Amino acid sequence: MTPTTTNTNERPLLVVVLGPTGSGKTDLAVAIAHHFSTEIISTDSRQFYKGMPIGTAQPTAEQLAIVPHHFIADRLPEEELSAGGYEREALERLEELFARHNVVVAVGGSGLYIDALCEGFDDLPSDTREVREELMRRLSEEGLEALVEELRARDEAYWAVVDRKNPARIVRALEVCIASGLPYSTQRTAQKRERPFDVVKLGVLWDREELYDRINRRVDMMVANGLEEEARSVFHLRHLSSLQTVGYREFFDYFDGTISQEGAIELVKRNSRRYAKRQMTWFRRDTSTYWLAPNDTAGAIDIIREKLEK
RNA sequence: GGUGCGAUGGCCGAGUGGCUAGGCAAAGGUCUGCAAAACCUUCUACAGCGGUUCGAUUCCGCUUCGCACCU
Repeated sequence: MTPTTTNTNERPLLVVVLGPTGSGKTDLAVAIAHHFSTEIISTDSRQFYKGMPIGTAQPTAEQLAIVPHHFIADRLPEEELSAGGYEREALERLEELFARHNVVVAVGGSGLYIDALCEGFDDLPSDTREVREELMRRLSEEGLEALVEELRARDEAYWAVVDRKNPARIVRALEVCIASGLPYSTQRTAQKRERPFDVVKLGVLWDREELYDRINRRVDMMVANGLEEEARSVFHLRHLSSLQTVGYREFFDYFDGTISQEGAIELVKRNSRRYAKRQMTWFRRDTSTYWLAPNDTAGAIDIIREKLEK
């Protein structure tokens, strides 16, 4: 298909398609990308791993054949890609894509990764793996309180505002303090990074009940398509954060014998619903998002065209 | 027909003459490198009607419903 719109603006456009899990954003993104004869870059924190196509609902072979995709099943689960690493890699890839297209489509449900791509992070130490591991060890041995106290000593300003009950936040702050030798708070500017492209965000909005119903049915479909076998094939990788994923953890518990197979499936459904709810909480914050009815490809194309002509 | 036991929030479930058990589900929210992660908040119920009492979800009576047993 030929491009139906020319970009009169000198800046290229990144069309971000977002929405909760099971909202049909992949279909919409493929339709949009196909219409504009362009490519898709995934903003999903799990779909870039190999060996987990069913549970992470990666695009189908047909969809991949229609539109070239990036960051889909292109690395092993052992090669974990953090949001920061994703920001760097995805920006590089986008530069290549914008050399060939004036519109590129991004799709995915990971709010943090979308923000990393569109707004960027501050420059914080990147290789903190060892520091983190040490902190995790201390967390389990000394407890959260000890780490909170250390954070207070190293960065009282951040200590005053963090969620002190959340180990993940405490560990991350300490990790940055220790790795950089500077307080985390002085390095957090929360400033949006300048990007060489414009962004339009299109959200797929569902009625909650309907979405939950879709999610439940989609899980049944995944099970019918072999989710259990897929989970078994990555069972030995369960300790990796790439496998701390809805659809796998529940089956791991089933393999352990702590829950039944039926129970695992029910939990996959419930956890998928909760995930969708959290995604919506995240997405609602961005008031610049255009919310579309499900399957409203025409509406999406109209908005994009308007952006390009403006 | 009789006797006994029971009736607690969407569900499970403990308990008490005055002091919102708890769990699950759900809803709302937080979010700058594990994010499909991690974490926070909210949801004051005691079947109905009377009675006793300063005060009843808790005690008494009746009614309704459920379960069990007897005839």
